[in-house]
Amino acid sequence: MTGLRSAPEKVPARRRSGRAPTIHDVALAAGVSKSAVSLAIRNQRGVSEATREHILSVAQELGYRSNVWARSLVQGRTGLVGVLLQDLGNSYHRDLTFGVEDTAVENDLRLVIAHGRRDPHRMQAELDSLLALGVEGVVIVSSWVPPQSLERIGRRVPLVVVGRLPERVSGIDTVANHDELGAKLAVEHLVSLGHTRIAHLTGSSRPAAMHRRQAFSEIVRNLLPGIEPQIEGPEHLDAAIKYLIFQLQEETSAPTAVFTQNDRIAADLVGACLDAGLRIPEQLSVVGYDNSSVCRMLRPQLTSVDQPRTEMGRMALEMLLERIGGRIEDRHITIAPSLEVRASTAAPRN
Amino acid sequence: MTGLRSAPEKVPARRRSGRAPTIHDVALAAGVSKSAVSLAIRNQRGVSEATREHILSVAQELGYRSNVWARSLVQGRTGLVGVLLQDLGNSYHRDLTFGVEDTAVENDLRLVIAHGRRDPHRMQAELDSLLALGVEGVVIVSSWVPPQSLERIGRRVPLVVVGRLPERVSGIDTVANHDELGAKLAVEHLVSLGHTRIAHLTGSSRPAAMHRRQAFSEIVRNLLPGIEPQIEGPEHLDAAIKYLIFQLQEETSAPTAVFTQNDRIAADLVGACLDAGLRIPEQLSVVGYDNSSVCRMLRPQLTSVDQPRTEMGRMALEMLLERIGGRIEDRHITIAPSLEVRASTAAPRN
DNA sequence: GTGAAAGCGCTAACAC
DNA sequence: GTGTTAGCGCTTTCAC
Repeated sequence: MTGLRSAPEKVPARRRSGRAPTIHDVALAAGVSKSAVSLAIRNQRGVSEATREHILSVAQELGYRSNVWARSLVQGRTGLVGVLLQDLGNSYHRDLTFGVEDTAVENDLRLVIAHGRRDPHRMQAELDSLLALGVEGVVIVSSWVPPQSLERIGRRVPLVVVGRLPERVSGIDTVANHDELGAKLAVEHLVSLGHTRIAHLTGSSRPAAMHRRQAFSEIVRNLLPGIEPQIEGPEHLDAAIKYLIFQLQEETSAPTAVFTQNDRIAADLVGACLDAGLRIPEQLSVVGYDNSSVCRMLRPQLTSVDQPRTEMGRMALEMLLERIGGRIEDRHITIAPSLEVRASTAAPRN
Repeated sequence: MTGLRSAPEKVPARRRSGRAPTIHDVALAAGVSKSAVSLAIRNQRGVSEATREHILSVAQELGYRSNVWARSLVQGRTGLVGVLLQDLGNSYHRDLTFGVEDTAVENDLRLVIAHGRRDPHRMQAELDSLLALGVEGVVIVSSWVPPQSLERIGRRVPLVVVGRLPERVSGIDTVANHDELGAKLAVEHLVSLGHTRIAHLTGSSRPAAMHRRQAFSEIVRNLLPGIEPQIEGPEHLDAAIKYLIFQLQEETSAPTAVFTQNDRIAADLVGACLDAGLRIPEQLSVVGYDNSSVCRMLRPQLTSVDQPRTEMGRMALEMLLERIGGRIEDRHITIAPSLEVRASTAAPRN
């Protein structure tokens, strides 16, 4: 192994014997110049058809693969786009990523996935990492990155955020779910079943959750004049669920339906109710948000607001492409959700 | 900005005015040589403390960030490792990735995540993509990549597969769950509750599933001599579930417990049973595999075999590092699972 | 249609 | 301690 480079000192130390062949090796083996090889492998004109075929077959034989880094260095672009996910292991994010991936592939871009692990520091680190890699644009699927970070990053590279931000950030684009419509669909559905005492159960006070909450309050005030919207939860989800169950067991004025901030919270609620011997939907109707895969796993199956995830991912990447292509003005789009009705909602108890 | 180099036409066209500053720009601005800057930013000795500080402050001011690609090109290494996940949106994969990430970060490696989308073609494409990026090693979390592909890739770059392969592949390392032990834990638990008619429900005939199935058969033969292991499912999961339910409703010899290949299948089974009016665990005990997040969402909560996922991810990356460090011989390790007992298992009906 | 030469941003060896 | 030089593997003029 090491014997190969006994003689000259000119061979760089790092050039191991089994090193990947370079364009130079191919040129040598094919008896042409480096540039001929370069043109051939990129399918550019400038070499005759015969030479190209010859070069390609030699390259194939040698197991040549072009070095992306070297190419990027000279071309000044990497062909990479990054997507930062707040949470792998989340089917909502998975489906979004499908849309992003497909659109990236269609446009000859390579997608690099980074994982924020629901940790703001990690998130920032991953973002830096993506930039260091030289991505030509970033899609962030999360509302957790602070506006000033977003603005800073947006100045360096095209940036699209999928999610509801606490405030408008200039220089970036956003794709968001239409929370007002989502709340409207859910509440209208419940009202049409005959519910009037509808509560909202939420697990956080982050902007995205706040927004969804406000949308709920507004639609309740519209649809059920005179009834004060009931909000349960922020910060102390477990306690809120316990309290809800207490009401259901003890008070005749308890809510007959709950619209939750997301499916995970809905699942927690449903589980706790069943544990307490309450029957769903007979004693309580529950509507989730996201229409994730758990909806069909639970019994009763969960009625949930569905977001066109793949489509949202696709839009995000398309907006990114527009930016990369030179668009200057910001775009903020909102996508309409729909309601998937299943077995967790029914007419209220008497 | 552009004024600095007004004179010659030598300025390459691609060098836009707003282009990121290079080591050269920093050197110019700081009044030192390129190498001084290089040393300073890499915190290497060879520059005086005073110069270093000066250089760093100038670099900071200019917003300089070193170009990873250029560095990699000359150093001959990228500092990148790749992980190919068969499925984002899977909490098992997420937890595994945690371990991989942590270990990568601890070793100054950057992790690039690729997504196979449960599609063999995509998987292969992503793998190629990772190699093209110049990763120094790959962790594949999937059993779906064909052995010959693995062998080919293993020759180019260190490779660790997390999962059960259909056959030994030389030149690569593997981390696998100890299926025999998992099956033993599950079946012993059921037997200790008094079950004797235990079935295995599986959704595929892939090697990984087959292996788990065989482990089940073996342990049943050991623990319950004279009783033939009952296998339900391969290929036609829905039909198998329907058949199981039919047995439970009509036949006194129906199984009293089912050990499933994974939690998702367990969830399907539990859901179908509940829909059919069967009670769990009173009429049927169910054991899942993976101890994923759904276990705690379902009612009854699911007893499941737990794999130390984060630990497995960590081991995978450590093995990769050993390889990168020069280990030649293959390592195949097996990790012991444990059993998480919840409410889906109980003594059999009479 | 082809080859030679310059240089992308950086590091590493070697003079100064 | 500091600057100079020669590449890393590739693309891209520009002569031939």
